[in-house]
Amino acid sequence: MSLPHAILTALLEKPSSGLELTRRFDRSIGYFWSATHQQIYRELGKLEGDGLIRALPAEQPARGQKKSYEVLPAGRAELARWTAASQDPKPQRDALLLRLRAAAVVGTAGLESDLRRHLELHGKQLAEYRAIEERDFPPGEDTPAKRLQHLVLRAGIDLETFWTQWLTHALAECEALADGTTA
Amino acid sequence: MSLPHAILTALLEKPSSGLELTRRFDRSIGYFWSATHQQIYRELGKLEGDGLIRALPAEQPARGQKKSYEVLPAGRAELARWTAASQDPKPQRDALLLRLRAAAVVGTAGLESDLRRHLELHGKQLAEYRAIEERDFPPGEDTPAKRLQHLVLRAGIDLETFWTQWLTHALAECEALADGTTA
DNA sequence: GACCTTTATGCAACTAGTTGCAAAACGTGC
DNA sequence: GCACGTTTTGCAACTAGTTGCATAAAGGTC
Repeated sequence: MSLPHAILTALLEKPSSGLELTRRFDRSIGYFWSATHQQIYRELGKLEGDGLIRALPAEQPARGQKKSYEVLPAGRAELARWTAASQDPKPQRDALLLRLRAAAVVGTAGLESDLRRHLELHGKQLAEYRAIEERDFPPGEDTPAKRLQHLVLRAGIDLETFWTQWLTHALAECEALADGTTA
Repeated sequence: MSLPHAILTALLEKPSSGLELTRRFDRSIGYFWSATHQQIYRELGKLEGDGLIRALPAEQPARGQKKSYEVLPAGRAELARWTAASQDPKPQRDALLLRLRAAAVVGTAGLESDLRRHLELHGKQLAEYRAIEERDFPPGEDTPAKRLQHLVLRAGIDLETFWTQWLTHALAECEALADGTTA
């Protein structure tokens, strides 16, 4: 139940239309809370109905017409409440680990190429994060907001680093097993 | 769409009833693919309907009566197919990172105590994983299946290690910011 | 043998997220 | 002025996961 709060955060950073939000979700916020445009439009409607955001007056509120939103004081209050509230971590779900566990029973045949693909994807993501870090977080400058944003980015970088290392290790293991089988 | 495959894996490791599966999901497999008993019962019904598993003959198939399942050849084949198939990683969703990003806009007030709680939870999980590693993976013994299972466990250990370190870092940052505010 | 708790199974309603498609306005070339 | 693609918004149907509750048998207890 965090999509509305992801949207509130994004709108506080900068008032936007549905499509602009979608684009921004594809970059920054979506890295750890992805959402499709349909989810976003639906949620914008709800948030407006609840009086947490409002559409900026833009003359013709017609379909296919750009409509920008800004956060109302009630929305900011709700976001602050949610941020401070205690929340249990969501139960984990990772299909790749599950597949490896299944492979322990039915064999690793065919798994390797997908491990390699995932390794490449995580490597790309890592490179992207590092580029963002260099661009947006030069040493020296640090407001409180910057420090927190950097902290979030570091989590992304460290997680991707973990995955690339782990996948490299997993690939080596699979190859060793496959060699043993065919030898 | 991986729950059926998680169940097939668990049943291949050992034929079980719905409740036994639920218990095992709370321990091993559930660490990276959690499921409630309702999900499991529903899925067992579907898998049986699809001819991938079958109920072991147990006389009275009444309600409130233990009913165990085993995997049929078609089920094993489906699991092997799924394991080898290429799959895109699921988009990430992490509420804690989102909250930190929100805190960059609305302030960190109240966040600290929950960070501390999460740190404690991850520490506990890490200790549990390490205990499993000591118990189930003594050095020396290694069949192919064991090596793969160990690899999965290592992922869990390294991830929890990452989170405890990152949370420690995040807490320090929050405290520094709070001190700066009140000073 | 009436009552309570535990074990085991399951239905139904709800919430969140995904997929596929459509429709209104706008721009551009002709 | 209209045919055609693009941008922007949105509905509807579907899939997956969660929550709350119901039911049946088994076993203890007084």
